[in-house]
Amino acid sequence: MAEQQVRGQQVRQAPGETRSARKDRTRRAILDATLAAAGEGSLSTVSLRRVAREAGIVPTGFYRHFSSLDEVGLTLVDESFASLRQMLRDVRRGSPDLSDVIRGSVAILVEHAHRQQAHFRFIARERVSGPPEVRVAIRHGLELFERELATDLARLPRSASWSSEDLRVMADLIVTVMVSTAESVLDAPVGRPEAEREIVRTAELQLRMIVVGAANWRSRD
Amino acid sequence: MAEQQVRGQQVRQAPGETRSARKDRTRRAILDATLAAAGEGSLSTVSLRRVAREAGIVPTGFYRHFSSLDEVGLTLVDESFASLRQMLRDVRRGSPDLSDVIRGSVAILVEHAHRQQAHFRFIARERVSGPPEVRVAIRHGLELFERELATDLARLPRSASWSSEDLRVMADLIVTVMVSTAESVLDAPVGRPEAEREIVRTAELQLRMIVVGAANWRSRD
DNA sequence: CCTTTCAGTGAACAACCGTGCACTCAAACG
DNA sequence: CGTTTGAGTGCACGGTTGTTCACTGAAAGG
Repeated sequence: MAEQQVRGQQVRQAPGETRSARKDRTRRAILDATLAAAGEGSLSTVSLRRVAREAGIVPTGFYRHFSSLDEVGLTLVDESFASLRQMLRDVRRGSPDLSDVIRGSVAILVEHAHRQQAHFRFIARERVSGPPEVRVAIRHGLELFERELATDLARLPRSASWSSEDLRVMADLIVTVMVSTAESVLDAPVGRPEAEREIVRTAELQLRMIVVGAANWRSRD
Repeated sequence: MAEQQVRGQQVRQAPGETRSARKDRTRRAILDATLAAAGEGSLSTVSLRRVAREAGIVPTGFYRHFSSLDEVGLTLVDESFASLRQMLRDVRRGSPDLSDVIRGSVAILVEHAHRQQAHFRFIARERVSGPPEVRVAIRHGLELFERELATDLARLPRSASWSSEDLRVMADLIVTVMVSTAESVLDAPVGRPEAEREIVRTAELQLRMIVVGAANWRSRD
């Protein structure tokens, strides 16, 4: 937070900065400004002019980096899922202990939701309300997730009695619960830790119910 | 300079129509136009002028009926939940047969999703992306739903081993699955009946897994 | 019958929007 | 070194937006 040439005039000069480094910096500023602007409203209510202003460039300068705001949106989707993949890696690193894997996974989900708030919100919102292209990209990302989770489930000891369809359906269900949990965390009241505790507890119970269901699956029909 | 009032657009005159009947008709036209306009984009991308144009009135005429588009949104939320309550009534009228209640409920959900497409889409979208007021209204409606479902579950024969928290959490989980299923149905490709069949099958299996989980709940810890 | 009411009108406004075009001027290049 | 490149500029354009205000004219009410 050293620089930032306050209002009116831009960071016109940064002495020893290479040309492409500056370009990257402006690109980043556009991405951040779009993410922030989408935070109040949605991607389709964001105006190019506002983004440009907040990024410290003139409106037409925007086109040196992206050809449309939708393109910025797609880039933000990529970034968000990169962070989600990191989360999955964290989950997998957790102890493969049977009962605590749920606690751990939910905790990691919640922590990431807080640390990547803007990106999580972006995904949650644009998943249903965004431009078609963006929606498709998000849906695709979630499907990849689901498939990864399904192969993880297949490695479980109890997986013998599960068909591949069972696996797909379970993974879908778990992802649905996780998405819903993340949404709840994101618009939980800020200054109320007990509200979040209840969301976490609910998610844990739900996942536990699903696990119980899965464990007793096919032993009955 | 005779009459230039031809405009071609709107039914300016309807001979034997009472004054308030006409007002209601215009109000309805505004609601429908808003619902339609929100269909491409979202409520916050809808412009008052477009709505007015499509409703056959001049922009300023809008204010005779609503003071803002958000107010129209709240009215649409009410309408949507009225239709959802009708759906719940249909579900309850179904056979209380244990295994087919799932099939029946999902079928009714899907049918309603098709018949009330615009309203369902509206709820699904504005639930996460709408103006704060609208989001709160939707969340409140879903909570009422959840509580009704919980009391229904409490009447089940197997409910002995479920705490009230268990009931709440189960109801929450089931509603989450239903919402997710409705969303899937809504943006399933139109001309592909087998895609919808798979969505239905997935939903049925998921609910069945939850039921199995619930049935074996608390018998283990 | 005359009077009141009020849904709908039409012009005007200031603010914002996306984008095309010709430009500058410093870093990168040969 | 001189030349080329390209990120960022400035202006101009036509368009849409929400909201104000004074208005009209027919149905409702006495």
